[in-house]
Amino acid sequence: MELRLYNTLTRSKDAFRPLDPANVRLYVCGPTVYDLAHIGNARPVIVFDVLFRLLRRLYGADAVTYVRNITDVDDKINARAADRGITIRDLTEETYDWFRQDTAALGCLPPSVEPRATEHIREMQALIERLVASGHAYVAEDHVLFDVPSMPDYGQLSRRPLDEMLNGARVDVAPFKRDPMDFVLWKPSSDDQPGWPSPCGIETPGRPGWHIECSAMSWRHLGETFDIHGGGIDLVFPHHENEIAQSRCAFGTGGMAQVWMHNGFLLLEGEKMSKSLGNFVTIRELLADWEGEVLRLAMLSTHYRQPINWTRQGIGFAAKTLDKWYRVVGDVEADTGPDNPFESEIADRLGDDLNSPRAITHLHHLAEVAEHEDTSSALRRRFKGAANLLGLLQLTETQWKARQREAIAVDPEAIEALIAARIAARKARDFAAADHIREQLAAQGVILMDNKDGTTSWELGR
RNA sequence: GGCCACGUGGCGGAGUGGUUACGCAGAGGACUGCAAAUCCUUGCACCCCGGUUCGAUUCCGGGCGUGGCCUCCA
Repeated sequence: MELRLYNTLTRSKDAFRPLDPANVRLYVCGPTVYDLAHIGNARPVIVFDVLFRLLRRLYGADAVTYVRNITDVDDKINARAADRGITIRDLTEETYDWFRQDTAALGCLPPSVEPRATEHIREMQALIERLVASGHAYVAEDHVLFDVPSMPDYGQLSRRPLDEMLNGARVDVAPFKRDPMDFVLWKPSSDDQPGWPSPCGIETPGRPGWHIECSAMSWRHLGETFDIHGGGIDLVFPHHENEIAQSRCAFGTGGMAQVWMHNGFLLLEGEKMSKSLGNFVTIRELLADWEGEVLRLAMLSTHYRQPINWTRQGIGFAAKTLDKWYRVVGDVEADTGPDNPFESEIADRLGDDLNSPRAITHLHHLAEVAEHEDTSSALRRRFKGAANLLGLLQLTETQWKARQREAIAVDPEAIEALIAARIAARKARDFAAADHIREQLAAQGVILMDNKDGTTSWELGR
């Protein structure tokens, strides 16, 4: 099959050709670890996890390197640590730990490498030295600044020609900048700020600017050029534009990543998520009420480049769909073999610029096929294997139901007692009493499934 | 102000120059003591105005609306 990806750089959907099929390299901007991740942060994590899974299937699990960085040096981190009266290290460790738990609960595979900015200061300094030496950066008042006019074709990703860039811009221009567009590569630190020995002969300790860390970490773990760089659409400018400037000018290459992919924004119940509106929702809060796969399916129901409106209703739809699919697969093992035709069919749909909604539509179809045409369990195993490409149906039906029951904290013994009483009532043909028990349980969200002889099973309604 | 996306049936959400998307919800029916699940049948659409075309929801232009970036926010 052919993988086609929309490339922000070319504004078109192009066939993907890795630089080296034996080592396909993907870099995605990871979190700044100062607070719990919110549902908007979850979008790139889930989207690029699907891409990672697809690439692994196409090129082999050992032939894909996925790097997602941890930004653990940032002024927001300093401020938060001070607010909470804890050390920066404690704050970043704690936050990173939360992030790891949240993304695991969302069914995301760990990236191949999760580099931390603070462990790559040396690479950043090396890059900065190179940029100064090659005339693309300069030192001013203990800062090192990137000299934007030194790169004539700066602005190709965001398509902002240099001369138009300043129109309406509301940037406060530091007096030591040669050009208002110049951005910080390194800045001096005061005694209460984290600092490292500065490059370029600057005597004051300092810390890196935001953009340089991604150039440094992608260089170290993926090389001077690589295949795909991903992130949220809000990072196109200035962050990714500046990464490109740094890496290209430092290495003298024509490009940094071949393909630039950007996920769309997330709205919460139709509104922008912000602390001032009070509608800030963390992944952790959602996981308290919903299984990770539910959130994952809800997220993948919209194409990654479209804006997504995250709603309670959408989560409910996803939950109901998964209940149905788990009923179909039961407790069979997934068929994850390379010749699983269902998996190929899902891969084909994902191969069209990660069209997860079409893949999900096809899963509905496959579920039907598996449910009705299965003579052994082969089709159900294939269906489950196909869902695996989206990171769905990772559990068995038994585990799925058990988790729901845990989440709602119903008392199974009390339910069993009521079921027994109801069976007795039905045998005595006291249907009024039987219906009363059904309603009583329904009020707690418990739905009973009957046959002629009794109650075969129960589950939680959505 | 500058740049850029998007606007599909009750809801969510793909796609296409002419043929059913799909899912949820709704309606009718089968099954059931009643339900649930399942199955069958079924109604509902392409923001507005021009243009290109035999024909546009799909291409082009304009308008309106929503959102993003230009402020180290995914």
